[in-house]
Amino acid sequence: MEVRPPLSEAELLARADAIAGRTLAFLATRLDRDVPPDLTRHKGWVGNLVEDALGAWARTRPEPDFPRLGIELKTLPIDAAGKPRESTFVCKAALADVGGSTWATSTVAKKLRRVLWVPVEADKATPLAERRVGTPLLWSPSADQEAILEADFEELAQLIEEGWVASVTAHRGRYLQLRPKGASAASRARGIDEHGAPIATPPRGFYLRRTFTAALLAERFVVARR
DNA sequence: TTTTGATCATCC
DNA sequence: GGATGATCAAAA
Repeated sequence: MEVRPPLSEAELLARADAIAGRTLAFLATRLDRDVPPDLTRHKGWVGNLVEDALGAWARTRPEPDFPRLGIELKTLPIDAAGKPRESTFVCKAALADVGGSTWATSTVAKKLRRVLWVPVEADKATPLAERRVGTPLLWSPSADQEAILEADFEELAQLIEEGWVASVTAHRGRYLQLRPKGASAASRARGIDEHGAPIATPPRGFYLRRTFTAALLAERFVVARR
């Protein structure tokens, strides 16, 4: 079965609500696909399953999953306490030709402008097939959140632009961090050194720390009480 | 236990 | 090779 793209935000949210509480086996059966024994060799399986269950557009393009709606879909693996188990990949970082990059025009800002977070149980003790989808959260950064994301981005982008990418570690950044994002440690991307000369360096990506995504989920309940 | 750095599948 | 989707696993 193939799910057609949702025509509106309301339709997308209705679908996300409809799969809340369902198991991954249920979604897989409906989409006529098998549940792998574990995620070791299928790390993107859950994300792809939820995308297809909600009718996300064709993948492999640097656009939001629902370009017409301007919404990015992210599954969030959560533990028994409902807290994220992992950080969240946002996008690749440009390491060359980065002159004049700004937060406002950055891919990071575009990706995070509007995100549909779909929590998915990820307790190791629960078989993949039995894990359930959680209550979705359509989110946009608050002014305070965006100010910090922007500061993180500007700091990291400036380091890249000035040629210090090779010495930037994942310790930098309050909400956003820069980490390797490649096929292996041997992967290389083009970057620039402190003299502006081309260098080959591991490709990097921007990630959201899990403390940040945990705060987003926690905030939902505060809002819901009002 | 948590976080950083490394890795896996698929598609074009 | 580089984009998408992420989680694994060694280190701290």
